[in-house]
Amino acid sequence: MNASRTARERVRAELTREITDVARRQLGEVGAPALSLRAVAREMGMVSSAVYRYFPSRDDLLTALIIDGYNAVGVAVEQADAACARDDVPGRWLAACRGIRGWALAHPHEYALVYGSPVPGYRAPEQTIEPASRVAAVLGAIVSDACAAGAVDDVGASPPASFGPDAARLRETVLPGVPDGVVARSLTAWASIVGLVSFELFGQFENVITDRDAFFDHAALSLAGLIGLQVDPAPRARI
Amino acid sequence: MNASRTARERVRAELTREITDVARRQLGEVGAPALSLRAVAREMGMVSSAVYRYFPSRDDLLTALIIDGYNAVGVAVEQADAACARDDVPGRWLAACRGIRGWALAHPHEYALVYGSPVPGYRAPEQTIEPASRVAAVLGAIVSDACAAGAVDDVGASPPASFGPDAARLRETVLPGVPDGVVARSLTAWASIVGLVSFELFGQFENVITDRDAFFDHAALSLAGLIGLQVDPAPRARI
DNA sequence: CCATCCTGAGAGCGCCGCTCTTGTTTCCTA
DNA sequence: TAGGAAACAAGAGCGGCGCTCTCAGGATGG
Repeated sequence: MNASRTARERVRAELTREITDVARRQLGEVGAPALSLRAVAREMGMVSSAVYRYFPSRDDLLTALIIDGYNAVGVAVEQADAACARDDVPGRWLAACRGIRGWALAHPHEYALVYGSPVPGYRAPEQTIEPASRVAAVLGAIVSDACAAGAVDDVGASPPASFGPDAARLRETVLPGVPDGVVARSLTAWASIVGLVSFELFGQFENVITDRDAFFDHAALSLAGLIGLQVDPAPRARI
Repeated sequence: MNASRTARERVRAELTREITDVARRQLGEVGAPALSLRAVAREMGMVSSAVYRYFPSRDDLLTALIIDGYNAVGVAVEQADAACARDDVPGRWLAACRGIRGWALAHPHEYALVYGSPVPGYRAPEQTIEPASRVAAVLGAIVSDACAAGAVDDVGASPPASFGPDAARLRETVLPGVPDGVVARSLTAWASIVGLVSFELFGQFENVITDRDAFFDHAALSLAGLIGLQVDPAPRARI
């Protein structure tokens, strides 16, 4: 019968979820490299070999946590964006950037797992790329909406010709209706935002920046200007 | 006698250096988290406990490698900058950025150790902050020289007031004569460059950007424009 | 009701970081 | 120059790790 078969599969799914929950908690405490499959098993009252019935290796458990992390930060950014008026482009951009940073500060170890150096020899499997694009999708939608509203200045040098196919591909998914130059600068800004958060989280801004909340907002808006989003009529002065 | 005392200390220094050399080689092969003090000792024909005479813990060995990494990337960037004409600000900026990226691509594991997620529970000791500033010093000198030559546009929103003391402190070291707004945008660009390299190295640009050499150059010049470095008379078009 | 599969438990392998003890060599000094 | 202190390499060992294999018992499904 299908129901009985589902019965076993249900308890299996539940146990799988419980393992990832415990692992995520321990990840938040000790960090990814110190995450121990044995410790997870211990906390669950299992023997370590039993866990291997659910995750064939420690890396597979980490993969599950990475997917969770991408989804979590994706949800955070989506909610931050959704709380803004649709036509408030700078507000949406700032909210999304703050969403990334806020989630990162709240879950530093998960952030490091997702956006930090990949675990040794670990290669991101196929399943991670779809949740990984959630954040990019939100940022892309903001830029796309801004372009549609005519609120983007396409300034700056043109991207290299070799970027054309990449831009075309991105236009089909996350950045519809966005010209090549803005696509290139959006990718740059995206990497920049993550770079800023990483710098802050990994200690590069120690003894450099005091009020990091305010600085991040300023930097995020600067990067909005880099893309060409019309954020404020900036006074232009030559020194 | 001093010479004889130096004799022992010399062999000690030499052995210490040899350990870090072997460790750096193994780091390049297996990555930081898999770096094993025992394996280093094995390759040197020592027993593992002997290595502890030279490095009190595995973390201390990693610290030495981190310092080496900061110095190595610092040297790379310094040389890249030195090869340019002093008054070619955009050329120097691009060369320095390429220097970072080139070193990172050549030594991915060292880069990950230096700019990636910090090792679990590891806290950067005092000795790392001075070599860590070498790269920033080069980028800062380029911006400073550009400011002195009047080749910087101080455009964009003003940084928050709380950033004033930070900017003043940076003006005393790496960014003399640079106004607050340019200081803030320089920091942003610095983090952005590292973010771009990290994205590329850690796989976020997989299946997104094809010609990464060309894209990076374009992004680096975009970020030069963000700072205000006069890189090219960009045509301005509204879409 | 019985054969099949799934499951958890246990033992065990080889690795790890790190500590402690034991002889031995080197160095400084009285 | 002789003796004590310091540095040294080596070995054994502790607990923990990822992972494998075997085995007994219970749920599943014909």
